[in-house]
Amino acid sequence: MEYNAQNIETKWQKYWDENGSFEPVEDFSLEKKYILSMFPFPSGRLHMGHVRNYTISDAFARYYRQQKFNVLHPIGFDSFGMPAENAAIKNNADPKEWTYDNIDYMTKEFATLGLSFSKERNFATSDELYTKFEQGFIIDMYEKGLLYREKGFLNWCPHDQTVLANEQVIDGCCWRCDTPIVKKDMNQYYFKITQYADELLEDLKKLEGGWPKQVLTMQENWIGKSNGLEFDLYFDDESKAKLNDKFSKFDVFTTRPDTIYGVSYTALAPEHPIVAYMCENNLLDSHTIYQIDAMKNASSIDRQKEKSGVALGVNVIHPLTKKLVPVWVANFVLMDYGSGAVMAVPAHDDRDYDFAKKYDLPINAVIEPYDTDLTKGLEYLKDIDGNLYMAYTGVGKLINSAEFDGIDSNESKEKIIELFENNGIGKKTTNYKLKDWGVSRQRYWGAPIPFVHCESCGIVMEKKENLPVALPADIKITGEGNPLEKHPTWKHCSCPKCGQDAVRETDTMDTFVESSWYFLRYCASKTNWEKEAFSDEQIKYWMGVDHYIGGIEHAILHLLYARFFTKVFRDLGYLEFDEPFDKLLTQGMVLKDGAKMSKSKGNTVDPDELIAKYGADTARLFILFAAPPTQELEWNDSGVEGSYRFIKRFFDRSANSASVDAKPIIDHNSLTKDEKFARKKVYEALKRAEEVYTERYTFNTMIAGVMEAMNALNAQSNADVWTEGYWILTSIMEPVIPHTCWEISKEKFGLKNLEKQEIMQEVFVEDSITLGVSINGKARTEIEVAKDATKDEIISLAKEAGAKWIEAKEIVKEIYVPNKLVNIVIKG
RNA sequence: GCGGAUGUGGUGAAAUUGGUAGACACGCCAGACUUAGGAUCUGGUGCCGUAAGGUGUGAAGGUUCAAGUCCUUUCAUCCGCACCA
Repeated sequence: MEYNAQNIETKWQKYWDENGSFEPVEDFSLEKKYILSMFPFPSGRLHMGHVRNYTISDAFARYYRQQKFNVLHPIGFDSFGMPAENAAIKNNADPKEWTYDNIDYMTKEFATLGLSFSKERNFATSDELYTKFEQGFIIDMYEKGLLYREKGFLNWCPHDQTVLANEQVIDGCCWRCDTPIVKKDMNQYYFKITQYADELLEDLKKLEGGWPKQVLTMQENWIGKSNGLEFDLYFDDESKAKLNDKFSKFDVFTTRPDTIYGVSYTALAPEHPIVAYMCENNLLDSHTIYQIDAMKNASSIDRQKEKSGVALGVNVIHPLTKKLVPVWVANFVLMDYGSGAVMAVPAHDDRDYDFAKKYDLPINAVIEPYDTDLTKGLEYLKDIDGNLYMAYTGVGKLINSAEFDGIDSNESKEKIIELFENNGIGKKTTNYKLKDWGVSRQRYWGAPIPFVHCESCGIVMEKKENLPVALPADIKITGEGNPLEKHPTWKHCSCPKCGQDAVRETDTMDTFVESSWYFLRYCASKTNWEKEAFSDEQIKYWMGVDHYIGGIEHAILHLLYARFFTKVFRDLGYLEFDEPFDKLLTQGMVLKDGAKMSKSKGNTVDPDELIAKYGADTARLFILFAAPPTQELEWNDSGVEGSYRFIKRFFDRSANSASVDAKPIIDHNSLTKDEKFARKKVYEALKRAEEVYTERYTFNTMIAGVMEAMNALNAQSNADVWTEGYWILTSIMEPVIPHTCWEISKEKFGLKNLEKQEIMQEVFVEDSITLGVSINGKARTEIEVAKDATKDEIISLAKEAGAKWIEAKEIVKEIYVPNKLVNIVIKG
């Protein structure tokens, strides 16, 4: 019987399909595992990154099925989004057709890979049923005050013609098309994710151990919590008059209250309302206004190049010293963090320092470093003229700080905050970098926001019984403007509240909304699929996800949003837990010739071609064998060949196994050395497999273990040992190369071995042990000793074996590590 | 700049608590079978050396009977964030 990948694979794929082999059952008394891989965008074809992702989750799913768990291993498509629309523009096609054609094609690709997905629970997020439930949740969130509409300076991508969330702006450019973003003033809906900032941060602790450290750190940094002091700075009378008494103060936030006595100027963001007022009312000369405009209009990249600013000619009063402090506009002050205004302490902050140097502003030192080498305080930071040449940002002892002189700078923070609070001039505050999540997109191919604008009632929610608010089919996608806005009839409706003529919201939602709850939808079954998004019982049983597998690129966006939605759903009473994903496995990239596979580099490998040439099992084996899943995977064509050869050998040598319907019983003591060794290797492989699935996820070592066992089996000829070996090895390998293993298992064992295997401890018991012998820690030789040999016997044997190196030298120490080695320490 | 990770043969990588470094593969070399082989099988393969032996996990120190593994310093590469006050 020759190995023929195509025949075997199509045969079993058909069998699995016809038997519904991978459908979970709705019996909540069973032990469950929820294995999830991040669902794909239906871009057209699978790439190797997908194949890696789904091969990993499939291995988990198949393993746990063998262990008799009720396994949910679903797949679907994240099918809304701009690429569909862009493709439609390019090919003059319909985004819906394009999307669903791709889904059909990719679904076939999944099947040819032998992936054990549930079919019944498959869906695409662009399905109207999904939109219907999602819009229901959106209405609930609006009612809870978690969704609001506000005008703001937004990130606008001129290429995609839409706004983007902060998380979707990478280095000042659009995350999809790399076009530099510009700021645009427009209305937009926001999710109040900031309300959950602290919980999102705190609950990261619950994920420690289950999630990669790197992802936790990235989320922590993104949330960006910082504690400090917030206080008002008041204008002096002269400045107030200059401002037509429109403003008397502005507030600032600082994490360094310990440096408060070193404030020598303050700076406002160019977008700050006071600056805007001064520009609009000609309180500044035209050149100054021109400079401010230039700062505002600079791209975020240009703005970071060099610090620049301009004095406003007004002053505020220092809250403690009562001295006058000049107010500047500075391009490095960001309007959307804190209050868009800062106190500047050039002596102890790098940015403030650079700015002060450039504009020759005073630099007042108020912290003296503790460094013992520095007898002269800040002297080492000074040049010949006695001027500081860099800021000192470390800790130290306060100087020039009135009653706080001599106090440790860290300790003084609390004391100074207290002083502000006691005098009612400031308060302790926490700031976050995280901002509310803007979800409006001015595009067609997304879920409509189910709101109606009524002249008399304002924003009104669509009635739930009228959901979904579906997209119109008769649409022209031109790439210019919002197609929903331009549609002749779609937006016109009557107000759900008063019945008057009204207009629908034409913005659609960010597609990250759909992926924020899709894992909950999979919990629903046929019984209630149409009726509701999911039931309490179903969620309670299946969630949380036991293993979530996907790319690190979602470390912030998707994973943060999904965590947010989970907490919101909890507060809406839909579920009772805080975190959706118990264990997260982030797979590494697939590389070729040292670079990420990409069409532009021309270094891609097409999964379809690979499967056509070698079969899915070869692709799966290579992917799991070449590197541990979290590491980058370097593609290697001859490595693929090697995997193919192994499968062929594995298949051919199954001829050595008898056809049985139970594992043979073997009298271990009657076996030869080689036979015993082969059995040991087989059970070692089994042991390792258990560890791999539960702790280590290093499938490469599991497969290496099976290869070792194969090599050992091949070195002996006992038919029972072969049969037992295959009984176990096909079970271990089934999650990796399922088609081949089902074929062998069917032929030899009537599929009875594809289940949990018991480890026979007897094979690990040996009558003699091999020990290493080291002299002075250097491995020299080895000895074979009886398993019950005493320490003295062993050491004298070791000395005998190592006599050549010991010779006449003095033995200083003898170390015996049971089952490992003997180390003889000699002198001279 | 801040944060995280990774450095082991020609290559991908093993080494679970400090205990015989390089498992398992790829590649390469030799042999067998073959009309033929880019098939299959057998053996070899870190480096230097004919050998005995020496040497070896980015570099330099340290702890230890013993270090890829622990500690200190340092270099390189990759990733994430980046004027966040």
